[in-house]
Amino acid sequence: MNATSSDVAKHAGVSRATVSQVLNGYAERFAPETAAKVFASAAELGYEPSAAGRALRRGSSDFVVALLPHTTFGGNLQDLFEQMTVTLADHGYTLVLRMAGSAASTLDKMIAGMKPAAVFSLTPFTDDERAVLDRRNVLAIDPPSVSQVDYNRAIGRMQGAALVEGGHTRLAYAHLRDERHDPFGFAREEGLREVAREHGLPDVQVVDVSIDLDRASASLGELAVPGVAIACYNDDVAMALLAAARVRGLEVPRDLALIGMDRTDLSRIAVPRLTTIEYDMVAAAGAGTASLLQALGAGAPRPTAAPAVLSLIAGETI
Amino acid sequence: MNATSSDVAKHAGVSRATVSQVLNGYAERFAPETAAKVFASAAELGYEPSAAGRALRRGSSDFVVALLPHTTFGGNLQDLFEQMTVTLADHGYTLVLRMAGSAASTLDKMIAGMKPAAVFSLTPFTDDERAVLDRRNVLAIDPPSVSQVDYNRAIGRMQGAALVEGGHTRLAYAHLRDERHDPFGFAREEGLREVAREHGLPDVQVVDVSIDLDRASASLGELAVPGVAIACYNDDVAMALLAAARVRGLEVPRDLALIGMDRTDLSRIAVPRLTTIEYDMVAAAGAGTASLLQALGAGAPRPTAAPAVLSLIAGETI
DNA sequence: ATGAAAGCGCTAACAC
DNA sequence: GTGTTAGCGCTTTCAT
Repeated sequence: MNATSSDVAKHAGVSRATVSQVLNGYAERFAPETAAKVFASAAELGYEPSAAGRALRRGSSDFVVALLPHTTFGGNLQDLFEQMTVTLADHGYTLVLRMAGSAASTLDKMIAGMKPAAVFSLTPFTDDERAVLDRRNVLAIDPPSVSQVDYNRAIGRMQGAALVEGGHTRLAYAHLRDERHDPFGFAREEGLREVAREHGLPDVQVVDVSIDLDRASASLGELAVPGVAIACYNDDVAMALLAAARVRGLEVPRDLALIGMDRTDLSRIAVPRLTTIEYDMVAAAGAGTASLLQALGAGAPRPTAAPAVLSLIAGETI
Repeated sequence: MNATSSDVAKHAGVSRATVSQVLNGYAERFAPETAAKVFASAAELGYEPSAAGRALRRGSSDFVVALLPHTTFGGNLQDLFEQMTVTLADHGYTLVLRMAGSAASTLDKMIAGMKPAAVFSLTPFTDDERAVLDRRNVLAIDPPSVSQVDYNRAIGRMQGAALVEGGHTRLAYAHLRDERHDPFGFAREEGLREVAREHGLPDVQVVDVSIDLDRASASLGELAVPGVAIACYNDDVAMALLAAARVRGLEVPRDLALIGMDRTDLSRIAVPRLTTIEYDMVAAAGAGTASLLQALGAGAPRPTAAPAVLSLIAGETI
């Protein structure tokens, strides 16, 4: 096992250069039967090119590094990265994941050492990260460079529109208290604010919510219930407020309207069923991957329109 | 930027061989002032050794691949991998993450191409994965090779013990219906069965539960309620059954006892508060990292005793 | 105490 | 059409 291109060359009775060319998409330069012999030998020997050898020669590797947001790592994100892994593999790239939180110095080491073809992030790079990436001269892709659409603002707007549509006029935004888990909140709050302004509604109230019954209940106490309509950072926040409302004897949506975000599995067991927004990770990953590939010089041209990745999931909490 | 060892050598006025030796822990072979010059030059130029060059020379890279289980472990997962990233970096290894689900063929490609120092998984390797790893001759570390303790069986036993302790005699095990998300269920069910046997209780009933109110309610209908005590695959399953019980007008724990697993954030907003089991990821990561390092020939000897990573979280559902 | 030389596996330019 | 050659950056004998 672990055949090299020399082994393949020997087995096929050709030179290493020929093996390399054939296996790298220039098969048509050769006699069909030569190419066939090469393919057959490679398959028979289980040959896979050495990433190290190739990287050394080409100056950069086939690795694409994705920085994982320091946010709850649920099933959705997993699906997203899984799809990216597969799509990138189709184009010869290998996706590896990396915790974004880990110190910038170790990021630097990794970048410098592994010379990835690109570094990708779902959230904007921090200044430290950006500095490292620039210094090491790596293709860096983050949301601002992928799309002009600010999805987080759009999410806030969509939540606001749904609440207004339901006849509510006093809007509030509920952040997740632990900021580490809420990298998107402020843009969403801003989207909600915009909707309030556009409809001439009073300014939105803001609360921080912990995923804890007592503390969520206390947060509810900060708002002027009944009569408030809350756009939540995610479904966990919404579920916490829903439970708190029940404990406080408030009826949803009569006394308190709620809209979540993410359509988590657990939001399906809420009583009453949670109104929420679904983010189509697969579509988003497709768009992200597409612009990544394009930036890498592979793949199709960038789609002109941003894909529709947000959809409202009807429930009974508005 | 992106200096090579030649650059450092030139800058320090020594040979590349000297740079390599000094920077790889053999500084004391040289005159102190020579070593100092090398260190200074390396730092000044921001030199980081090329992973490709090193891997090519050494035959295997400094990468350690961690396979991510396709399961939602709550936010703890991140803390775990972040800690592993840092600890391994201290020993010169670079941790990269990889979705376990992605087809075995792309795993093979990655392993063959990147020649990682080790592949690590929190869940036992599948037969496919094991085959790939063996064939490519890679150091493979999974829980069975880390510890003789079967944590999943231990979890089932712990759940059973808690239910028996609470005076319940008719035990049941609730799997998550989507098998893709339930890689550990059967070992846990087996642990529960053992407890039932040891206490002379009737055999445990088994149900599959979906995270969906109606379907969870139907699952409840399959069990002989009231009077059953259910060990759940995870807190999500427990929360679904809790909501279903409420809809059906069953009182917990009088008509139905429940114990979850994972202590997710959301289990803290259950009413009544969910009794569950917490898995100490950080301790587990510490143990895993230790044995990984030992297997790699670095690091301290393997701790003799398995760390205590499971603890019962009191609630009101038993 | 330090340097010269060889070679890991690969691919691109060029020769034939 | 196919092979020869050179060299990517590194580490490791082996000389000196």
